[in-house]
Amino acid sequence: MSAVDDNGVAEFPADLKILIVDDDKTCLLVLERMLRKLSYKVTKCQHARDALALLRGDKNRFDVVISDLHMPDIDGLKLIEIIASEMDLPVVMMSSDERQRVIMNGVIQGACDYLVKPVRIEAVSLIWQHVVRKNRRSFEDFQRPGIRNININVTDRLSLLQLSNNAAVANGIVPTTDKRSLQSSKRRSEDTFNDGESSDEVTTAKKPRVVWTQELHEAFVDAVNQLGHGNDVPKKILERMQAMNVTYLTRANVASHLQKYRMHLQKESARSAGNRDVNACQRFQRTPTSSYQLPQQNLVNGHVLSTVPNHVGTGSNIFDSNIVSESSHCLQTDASLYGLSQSNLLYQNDFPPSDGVAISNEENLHSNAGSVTELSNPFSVTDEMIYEPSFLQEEVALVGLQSNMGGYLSCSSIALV
DNA sequence: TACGTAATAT
DNA sequence: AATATTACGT
Repeated sequence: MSAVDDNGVAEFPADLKILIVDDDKTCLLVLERMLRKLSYKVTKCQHARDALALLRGDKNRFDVVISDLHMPDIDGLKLIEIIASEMDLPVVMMSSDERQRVIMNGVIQGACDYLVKPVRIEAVSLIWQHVVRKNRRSFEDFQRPGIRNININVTDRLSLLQLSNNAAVANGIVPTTDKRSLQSSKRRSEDTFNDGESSDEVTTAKKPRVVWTQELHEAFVDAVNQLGHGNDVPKKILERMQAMNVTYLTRANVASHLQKYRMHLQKESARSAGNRDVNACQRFQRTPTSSYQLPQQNLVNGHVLSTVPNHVGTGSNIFDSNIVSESSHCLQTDASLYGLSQSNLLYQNDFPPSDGVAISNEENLHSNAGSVTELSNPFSVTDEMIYEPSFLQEEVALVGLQSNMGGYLSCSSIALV
């Protein structure tokens, strides 16, 4: 996504005009900062009615609306309805409440004919973002002067911004954005929200956590065994595993796993000492036939960064069983399955391919949804859509940045990318 | 700096 | 429950 024009100036929607609506001032402020940091033109509203007034006042004044779902006067839903009926702007809904998201999706899909795309990106563990548009086509029409492409991710946006600024500097123009904001995108979201200017940063996406599948664990054990006793340190284990084509692990991953692995061995040997079962630890040797083939989603070039349901059955621990994973489909749509014990269901190997975007699993969609899950939940129907890579590229992509304001800032913030 | 370990966070 | 991260001593 390197749109550079003839003058060498990077093109990107620097002036995308965004109206943000939230009754919570803090949210507004955080959001505003983040968006500004990305060179968006931000207008904030604390009341939906004000937002409407602005929108009605000049239908071309804004390009996108980002709104909270829960608001005292007019709630987000109503706002969407009005906007969609009067001006057809893309509206992004923010909500942190899982239940509300489910309800909202149901309502919107039921009541209107809007295109609702739940976008969940791993960077945001708490937020669902709903990109709501009347229809897909109108989205394609969303090409306003100066807006070549609104589908860029944060990284791209930053690099484009950098390019743009460099070019501007080369042309003797003072960049509009503070250079500092482009650097140190390394730092964590530990940004305490004080009013110091130094505190706003562009948060980078969180890496998905490693899933130690049976196969991965076997590779790990092999590496440990290959290295002798005393040599089985994280770094060397990592090297061995990389030689086995496991490319995505970090040393910390290995170290963490090693720690748990050793604890387990200890427990195991303590137990077997009591039982005089000297061979107990042998069970960790992998069978001669097993291969190093790792599940595709664990490969870096497989691009899939999905995580795994956190409610996989109780009994099976990767350390103390050598059950062969009977891969069952992770996109179980049969709701009756959810309540049942499913210790034999292993989901790890069944995630549909995605496109470099870390996406949560279905379990998370339903977690905390309580009885609402029983509704015909469009999420289960939309799963294909969620996992369908193309849609992530074609619409406004969103990356949520979870604030660590804890409960206070429950709605968190999002950055338009 | 890498490591091990325990504690704690997510 | 599993994995990540941190703190701290070696």
